[in-house]
Amino acid sequence: MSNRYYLTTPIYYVNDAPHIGHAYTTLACDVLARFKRLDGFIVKFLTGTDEHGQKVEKSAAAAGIDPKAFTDKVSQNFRDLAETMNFSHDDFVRTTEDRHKLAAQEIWKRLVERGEIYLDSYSGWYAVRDEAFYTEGELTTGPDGTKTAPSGAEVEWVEEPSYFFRLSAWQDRLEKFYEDHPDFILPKTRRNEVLSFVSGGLQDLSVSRTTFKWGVPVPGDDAHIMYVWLDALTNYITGVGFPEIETGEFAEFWPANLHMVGKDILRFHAVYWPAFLMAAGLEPPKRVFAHGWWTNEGEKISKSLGNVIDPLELVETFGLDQVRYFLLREVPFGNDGDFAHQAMINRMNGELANDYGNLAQRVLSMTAKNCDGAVPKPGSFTGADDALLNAAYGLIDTVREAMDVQAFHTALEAIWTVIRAANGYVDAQAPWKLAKEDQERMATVLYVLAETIRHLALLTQAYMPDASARILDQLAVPEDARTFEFLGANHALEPGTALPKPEGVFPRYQEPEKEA
RNA sequence: GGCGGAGUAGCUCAGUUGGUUAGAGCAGGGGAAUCAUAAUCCUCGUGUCGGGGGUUCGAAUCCCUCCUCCGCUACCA
Repeated sequence: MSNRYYLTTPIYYVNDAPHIGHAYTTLACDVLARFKRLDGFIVKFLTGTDEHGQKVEKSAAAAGIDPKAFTDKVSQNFRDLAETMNFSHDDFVRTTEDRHKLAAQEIWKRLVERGEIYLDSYSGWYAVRDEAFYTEGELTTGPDGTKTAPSGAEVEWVEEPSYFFRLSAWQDRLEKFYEDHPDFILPKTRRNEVLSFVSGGLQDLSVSRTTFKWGVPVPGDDAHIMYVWLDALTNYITGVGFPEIETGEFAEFWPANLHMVGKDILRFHAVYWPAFLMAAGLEPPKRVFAHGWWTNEGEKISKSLGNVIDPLELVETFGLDQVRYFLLREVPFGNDGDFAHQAMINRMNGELANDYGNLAQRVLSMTAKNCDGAVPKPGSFTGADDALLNAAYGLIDTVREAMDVQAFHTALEAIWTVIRAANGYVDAQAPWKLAKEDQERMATVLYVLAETIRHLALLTQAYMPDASARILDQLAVPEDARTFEFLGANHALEPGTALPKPEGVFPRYQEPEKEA
């Protein structure tokens, strides 16, 4: 099943409003999913929402509705975001769905059967105000002996019965797994962190709670609900039909090729999750990629600062494909990045409107005017012609290699190298001059350019589906001839094919007039 | 404190089996062209490759040391 590709986003916690971070993670997956589909893979692209937990329970109570009705409502925000961003997920898992409860309870049973889970009691310093536990080292002890959390909240020692997962027993096997799969965690620097963490020793993990009800009941012990990550992480196998593993999607798609996550939740995916899976007798995923965070004009983003970036607003201001392009172009994927208004405009105008859009526009306009609005008929190719065409033909290898390690920015750089070369070729060949002096040569030049642009547009489809489709429309490339098997000279544009009237695809951004 | 990563042109970065004059994009200066979304193309850098020391015929690239910045150092989704 080597032509299957299964990738996932984290499931997003419904208590949060969708922000640029959510959009970014899913966008990266979407581009990869689209790329793999174009490249001949049968893709399963999963996203979803995490709808359990105490905070949700409380938020629902505060809103005066039951938790299910509450999550139905807020979960919709994430589906709306996906719609707006043109995300192409194949499935959307909600942890409140029956299929997920079934999967979560089944993995639990497997773990119990294998002796990986035991009942004990969980104790620790708990701050009621923060709804969080703190470790001894995080606390400050006052003169009267009272302990306080870093937030200043008073903490108390609490104990409750809890089931534990024997994570401590998995250190060696995890280390072996990392060693055998050096690309399991990317980027490399994140891998180092995980290795360092694991080599420091692992403690057993509390995997159930009794203090609230909104979650998946522990099989055979309704007093407990499954806690946090065991519930949430299991969504990745819910999505492929677990517990049915012999047939169907699980057999077809598991282990997942990629879990895309933000760097803050790497540990859960790179340590706990493979341990859970191996302990349950299932294969761990092939890769976890931890990407970075965005800042806003150099400032850390936080609710309290009020500088949260709303992806819907960005799309409204700059356009969907422009935003998709910027997010994956501005930053080496994996690094933190800064969203700056001016940087967005520079990319949008400089690279999309000027470099790419204008290349298509100038070529298509000349073709429309000088070639009867049809694909020109080329003569024999010169060295310059072949050089440009070969650059376009060779692009897929570079891009594919980059995509396979989630180097989205590298792929775009490679594509833009050819775009710049194409603009240089236009100036060097000066087809507007040839129009008066040598119509045949002009036809060849415009043909070479059209064919180059066809390749560029095919390759940018994953990033900018709508804009790329419009360029391909203008080249009269049939919709069923837009996958990567149509790259190359064998599927070159047919001379004489009628072309529609060209129109701009990437408008320049104009600052709105400021009121005096 | 421990472990790890980073410090290369004004900005963002590329550059490891050590080897000719260290690269790209953007910004800035100059020029060309006028097909095109006033878009494009060409051209211009005396950069201590963080400092110091060492290995080597030769180091941004290896070793030592120092400085600065950042990440991780468990149960928060």
